[in-house]
Amino acid sequence: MKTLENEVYQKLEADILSGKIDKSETLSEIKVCERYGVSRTPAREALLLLEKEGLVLSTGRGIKIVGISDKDIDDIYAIRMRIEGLASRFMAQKGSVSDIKALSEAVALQEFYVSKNDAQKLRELDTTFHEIVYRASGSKILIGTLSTFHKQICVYRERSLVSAERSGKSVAEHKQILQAISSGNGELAEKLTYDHVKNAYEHILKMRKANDREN
Amino acid sequence: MKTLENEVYQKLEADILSGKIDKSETLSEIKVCERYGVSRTPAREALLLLEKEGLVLSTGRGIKIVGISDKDIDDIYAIRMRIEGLASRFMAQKGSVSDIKALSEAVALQEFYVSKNDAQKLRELDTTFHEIVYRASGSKILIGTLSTFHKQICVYRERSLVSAERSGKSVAEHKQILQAISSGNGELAEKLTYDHVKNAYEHILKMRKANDREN
DNA sequence: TATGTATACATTGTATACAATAAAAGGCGG
DNA sequence: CCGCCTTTTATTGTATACAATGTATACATA
Repeated sequence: MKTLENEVYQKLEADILSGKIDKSETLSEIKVCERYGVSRTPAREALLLLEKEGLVLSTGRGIKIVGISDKDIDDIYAIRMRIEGLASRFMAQKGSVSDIKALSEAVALQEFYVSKNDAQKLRELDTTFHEIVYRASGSKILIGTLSTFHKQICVYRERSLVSAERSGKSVAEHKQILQAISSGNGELAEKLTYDHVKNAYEHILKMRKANDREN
Repeated sequence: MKTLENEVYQKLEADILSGKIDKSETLSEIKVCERYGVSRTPAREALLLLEKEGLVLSTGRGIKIVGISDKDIDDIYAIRMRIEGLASRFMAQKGSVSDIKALSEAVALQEFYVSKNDAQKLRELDTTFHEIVYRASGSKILIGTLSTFHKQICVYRERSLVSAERSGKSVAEHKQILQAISSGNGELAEKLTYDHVKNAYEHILKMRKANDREN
């Protein structure tokens, strides 16, 4: 089923997560058809997947956009703090040489772009780093769970901008995690990843507060 | 979209998880149509959801049944050990009086059926107990994640039978968790839930070993 | 005015026809 | 006999017609 690569699904999801479609709006299958120029079947399938993901809610009379709230972000981070390290641990225990090489290259690139202060590239590489760890964990369950979360917070992060200060620290943390993984120290890799996610979350909280003061 | 209540989806999922459909079998949309007496549209939607869940894999030439492996069970328990307690913690912090009442009734019933040695009812009530905690956690993200896991291990548990010994202990653990929750002690509720999941997992490992010796 | 009921309408659910695709089979020249 | 190209065939992807559903509205009646 290529439908998981369903273009409508991906576009609509991105549009919801990025706020391009306002949450006050009420969708319908037909509206989705018109918006993306397809017939009802692919539109329906996109909506079905989004509903399973909890991003929309079908009420029988139109489709409500639910999206991801600040509370959801809090919850996702609470969960990630507890399980993201599991992926690092698994990778440390069973990761292949090529996996570790790929991760080490990602970190090297990150260090380069930190020096260049290229926020865009750094965001991309952050995704790359975590995605490599997920895949290399060898756990279908973790990959599914963490990838979904990552997708959902990714767009949020773009909105909350990324400070140069946090970027630098984040990369330094990645480097530590990489070292723990490549030396096969699963215990340490898990602990360091917990710290990493926690720091990222605390940074988000700080930014949120700053934003609140603005408004 | 009532399609999340899609009968084909639920039946096919149950048939895959219970092993009623063998993993060696290769499905196709048409086969699903014939099996459940529906047209391609609902069959497709069922397969789509199952693929997102990772239970089947579309190869372009037929649909492979992936199901849940022992390794997946291991991973799910590793994750549950780390986050199931989060739901208990949230419920302890924010659960309504009626939630706590419902949970306390579930535990009372469990104690009754332990004395009656009714394994069937005990399995049902175990599901009830955990589902109440999930909902009362007030976290859409946790509900989605944990419910999916619970569904996936539920059928597995049925196959591995439930020993009377473990049932009794499990209910005792539930009672402790309930007490922590109703006294608002989130910290303790999380810790006790960790222990509970860990004990359940260790029991599964023991049963698995016993099974292996048989074969 | 309040309430019950019929009806119209918007929306979703299902079936099916047709198009696109990609793997397997078969044939042809080397 | 082997490799390449064509043809076939199984399967999925998309569009659309029609059925079912449920909600709002208007109207009749108490």
